[in-house]
Amino acid sequence: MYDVENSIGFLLSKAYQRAWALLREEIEQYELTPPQFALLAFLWREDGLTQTELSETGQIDRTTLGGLIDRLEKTGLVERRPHPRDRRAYQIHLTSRGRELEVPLSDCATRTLARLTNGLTETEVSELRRMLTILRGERTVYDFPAC
Amino acid sequence: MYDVENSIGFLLSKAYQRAWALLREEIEQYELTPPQFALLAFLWREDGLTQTELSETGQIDRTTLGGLIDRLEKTGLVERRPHPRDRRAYQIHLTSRGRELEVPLSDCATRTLARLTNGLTETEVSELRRMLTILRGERTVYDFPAC
DNA sequence: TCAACATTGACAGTATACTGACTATCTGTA
DNA sequence: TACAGATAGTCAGTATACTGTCAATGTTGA
Repeated sequence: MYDVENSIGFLLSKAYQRAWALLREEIEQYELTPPQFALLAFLWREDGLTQTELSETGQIDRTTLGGLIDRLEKTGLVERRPHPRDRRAYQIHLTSRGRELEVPLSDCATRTLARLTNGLTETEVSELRRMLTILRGERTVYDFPAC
Repeated sequence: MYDVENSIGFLLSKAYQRAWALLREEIEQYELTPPQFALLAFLWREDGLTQTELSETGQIDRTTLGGLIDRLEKTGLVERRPHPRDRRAYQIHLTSRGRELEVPLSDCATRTLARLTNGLTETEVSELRRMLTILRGERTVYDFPAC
């Protein structure tokens, strides 16, 4: 008989839901959701990419990303600027407020990780990270950087 | 600098998305989604629970579950029957077609697991299962069975 | 018995996530 | 240069997932 309860897929979905809920709790005061936080975190690393580029580096669906940016624009953390050489595209930039949040939000993420992995040792967390990276599969952008 | 790309939360979300996509591919022909499949799998184990009971054993949000059942009812795999002793509640039952799908759908799930964990050894998969179970956290239903 | 409280499921509203279609624009080639 | 095909971003539509609210019904205690 098939045992959903202990299937990797089911456990992944529940572990993910818990991770989401914990992070949501930590960043609630900033009126952000976990995916919005993740997008900000990519922007802290590199600013001014187009939506398509962001969608690739962040492994976020193009249409999903559009909505994320809409909402971050509305809350004033991000802005769309016209691309200087491509009238179809935008460059996505952090506002000063979006940049200021890097330190406090990173702290939230650190606390969340601690709470989430409370039952695991540091070695186990590294192992988990390694295995999840394998499960996650190829990220075509990085696998074929210059093709 | 905060490294989203290698954070457990981000990796969980991407691993989950890949698991979803792979399972979706396998069960597409049955016009099912992964959460619908998971609900069916719980029903194969035990039939006739109320929505609230199912929501607890399956760790599925009550309102989300309502929608899942709506759609499974529409595709004829499940039916709501009035509860004999509680006029507020329904008992959720598999139809014969819902029951017939146990074997073929279980095969789909087995194939999906194989594809998903292609890069891991069997020992690693067990380790992963154990760690995800810890991350997932308490399931109040099972932790406090009779309170 | 009856009033206070709890529970069941539905509904509205919001945010992801993804598909498929579409417009505007860009690029490469004849 | 002109055109065919590719690309950037949006929009409509569907399915989860969750919050808050509500009506109907149960349950419990005075």
